[in-house]
Amino acid sequence: MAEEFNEIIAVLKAQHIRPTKIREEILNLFFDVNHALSHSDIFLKLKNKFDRVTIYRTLEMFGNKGLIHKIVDNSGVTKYASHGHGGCDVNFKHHKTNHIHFKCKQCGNIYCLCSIEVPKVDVPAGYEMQVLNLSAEGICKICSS
Amino acid sequence: MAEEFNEIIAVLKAQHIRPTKIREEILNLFFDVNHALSHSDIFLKLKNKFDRVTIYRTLEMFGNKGLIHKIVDNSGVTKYASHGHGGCDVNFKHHKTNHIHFKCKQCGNIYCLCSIEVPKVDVPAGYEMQVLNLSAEGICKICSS
DNA sequence: CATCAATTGCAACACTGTTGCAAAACAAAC
DNA sequence: GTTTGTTTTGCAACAGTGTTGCAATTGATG
Ligand SMILES: [Mn+2]
Ligand SMILES: [Mn+2]
Ligand SMILES: [Zn+2]
Ligand SMILES: [Zn+2]
Repeated sequence: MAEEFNEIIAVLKAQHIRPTKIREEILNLFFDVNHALSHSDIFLKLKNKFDRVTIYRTLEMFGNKGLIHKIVDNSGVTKYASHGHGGCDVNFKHHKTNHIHFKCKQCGNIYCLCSIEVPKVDVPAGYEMQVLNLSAEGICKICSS
Repeated sequence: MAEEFNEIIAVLKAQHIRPTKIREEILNLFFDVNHALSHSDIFLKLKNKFDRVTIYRTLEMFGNKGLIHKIVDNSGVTKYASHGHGGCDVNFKHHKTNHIHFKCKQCGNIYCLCSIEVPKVDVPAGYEMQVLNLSAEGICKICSS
């Protein structure tokens, strides 16, 4: 619980989300870490307290309200990262624009690298590119030190 | 069946894969298209002829033998693309090196763009990048014409 | 043909994600 | 504070994907 109870509630209210127990606790989990969390991460950390369906619905809602974003890593695992606080490799309050995701091969964590630019890429004639997603793999700051 | 029966068998034998019925038919499907196929694509095209588990095992084996590679798109769907023949946007016989995948928002197909370079990206200090995966989204050559 | 190894199909299972519905919690009005 | 209507939650059920174990089949080899 690194964050103040009241700050969590304030963030929820700012997005017109009713601050219920499960919502406070899930948002608190995101604010406590600087990497992405999977549904099962969250389910385990809140062991037995809430139904898994409610967690799915909460995550979907947080996504719609812009509090978190969904990340599918290249092994197919879905995770979610907070937009505020610890979700980023630097202390940006928001990193809602397109950015690179870094997956550590050692600890498995996914970090949002919002401080580096997404490069431009030209696609072959005939293709019309709208979005470019980048994901890196390697060893994270913590595991390499 | 764009390809010769004998060519399929030759490719299988070259990788020391016994040319059984299901293997010939699956490899033939890959050689017939220039985009990636999902397990269920394959299962449906070979309707009722083979067990789904055998298809999974065949795909895994083709992957290990270097005939196809696995692609997880950013919505979490797993597909497989052939290394030879039509799997690529240009007629490379092999494109086993790292390359960009393009997903068409209209038809849903995934194409391997092996003719364009994967850019270099610098990650923040402390991170050690080993692989960089790129996936583009937009409108494919066919759907935009 | 007999033998042994590889391949296949089937049953069962785990995991992820979704939907419908009824109970509970909550906010607003009386 | 009680009634009323809306949101939220939990539960049951289900679909899709992928994996494993095992027995039956197929195929290669002598
Ligand atoms: Mn991110
Ligand atoms: Mn490819
Ligand atoms: Zn790590
Ligand atoms: Zn298309």
